[in-house]
Amino acid sequence: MTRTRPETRIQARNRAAILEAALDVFSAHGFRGATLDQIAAAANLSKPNLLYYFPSKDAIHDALLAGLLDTWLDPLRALDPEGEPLEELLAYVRRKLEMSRDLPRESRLFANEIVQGAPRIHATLSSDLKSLVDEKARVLTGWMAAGRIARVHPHHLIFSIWSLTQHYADFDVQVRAVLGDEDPFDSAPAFIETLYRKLLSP
Amino acid sequence: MTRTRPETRIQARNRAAILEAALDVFSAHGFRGATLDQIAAAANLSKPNLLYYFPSKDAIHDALLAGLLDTWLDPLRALDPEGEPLEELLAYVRRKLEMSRDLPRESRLFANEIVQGAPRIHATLSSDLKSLVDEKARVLTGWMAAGRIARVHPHHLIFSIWSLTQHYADFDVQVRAVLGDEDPFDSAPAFIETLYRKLLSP
DNA sequence: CGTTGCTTTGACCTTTTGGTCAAATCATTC
DNA sequence: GAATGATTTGACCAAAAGGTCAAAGCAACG
Repeated sequence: MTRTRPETRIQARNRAAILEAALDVFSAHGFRGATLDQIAAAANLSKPNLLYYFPSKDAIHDALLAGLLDTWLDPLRALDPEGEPLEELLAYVRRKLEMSRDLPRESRLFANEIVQGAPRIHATLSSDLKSLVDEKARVLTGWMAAGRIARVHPHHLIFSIWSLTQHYADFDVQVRAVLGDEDPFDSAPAFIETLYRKLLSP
Repeated sequence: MTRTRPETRIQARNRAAILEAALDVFSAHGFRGATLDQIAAAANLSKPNLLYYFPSKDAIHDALLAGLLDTWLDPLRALDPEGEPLEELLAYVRRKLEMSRDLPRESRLFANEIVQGAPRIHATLSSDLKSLVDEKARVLTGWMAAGRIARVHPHHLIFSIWSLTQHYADFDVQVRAVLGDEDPFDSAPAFIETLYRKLLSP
């Protein structure tokens, strides 16, 4: 029986600082490209101190990914089968685009992980993610069968939303290099909304 | 005056083997995640032998990126201002999707680079890439002004093609985890073609 | 205000990794 | 087939990086 002591104020503050710093560093350099020294420096802690709060580099990364996956899928979970189809989908798209704008580091953390073959979350993808997407794909199929939105491949429809919205976070430098001064988030929402209105009008 | 000796057969073979091996390793693990030992092993060479052909890890990576950037942008260059607008755009989309299917490692090499802020090719993006995209955006704008395709933001239109097509290479594991047995490249082309037909019909 | 347990750190260890070098081997050409 | 230059390698090096540990510093509570 190990007694679980309550978390002290210092622990709460330092753990939060570490995760914040780690998100910065991991999202910018990938898992292998990030170093404990960088993370410790960004969190204003010494390296041994950092390792007092998390047992290893992997543990920090895992904690981040686990905590984020839920947040990341919330917008899709919120897609309401009882709602007005087109509005539900546009709301989902909007929410995803807001996340790309407001949480780009989180998006890039996932992008790094997935591009490199998702070594750490492959199992989660094939179980949790797949079943969530399958469930929502059935909702979409129902809407299509009822003639409430146009008939398209439901899974690819979802992929298209992911790719179009996350592109603005993951490929931010490229987008901005091409766009120059124009802020992508000024013009992207209208473009993407138009796209889905045209695609999905029955 | 340094005399440039012609490349021997052995040199040609080994340099090619190294670049092939490096593409494998860099695209799978990112720059920092790849090691010279891995690349050397994949190329069937000893590490010092590898460094006889390329002076450093950076040099190998640079050689890959430089060689690939051109290939990567060829489909966009091929967009013909004199062609039939919708057909030109659909051909571009098709070509990009084929590249995702046939050259996924190349796509992931770029994805790794860009997600991490494009430290090595930032300058190229803001000069060469930007001017190519701007040029083609003007072509699109012309087509829109002439009423030959629907009016949408031309840059975002191009971004959408990049993101929709490259998603199938860069996020391959995720797509396959969600799709199960279905091959994404069986169903994606039809979905994407439909999408652009609906978006762009005047 | 001293004890207890939480927190922090300097010093250190080991492994990994990019890179060097001199010597050996191999190919080619005269 | 000897000489010349291209190719290959084992041994080695220094720096970076993940991680350990014992001791010191602090906070809080009785």
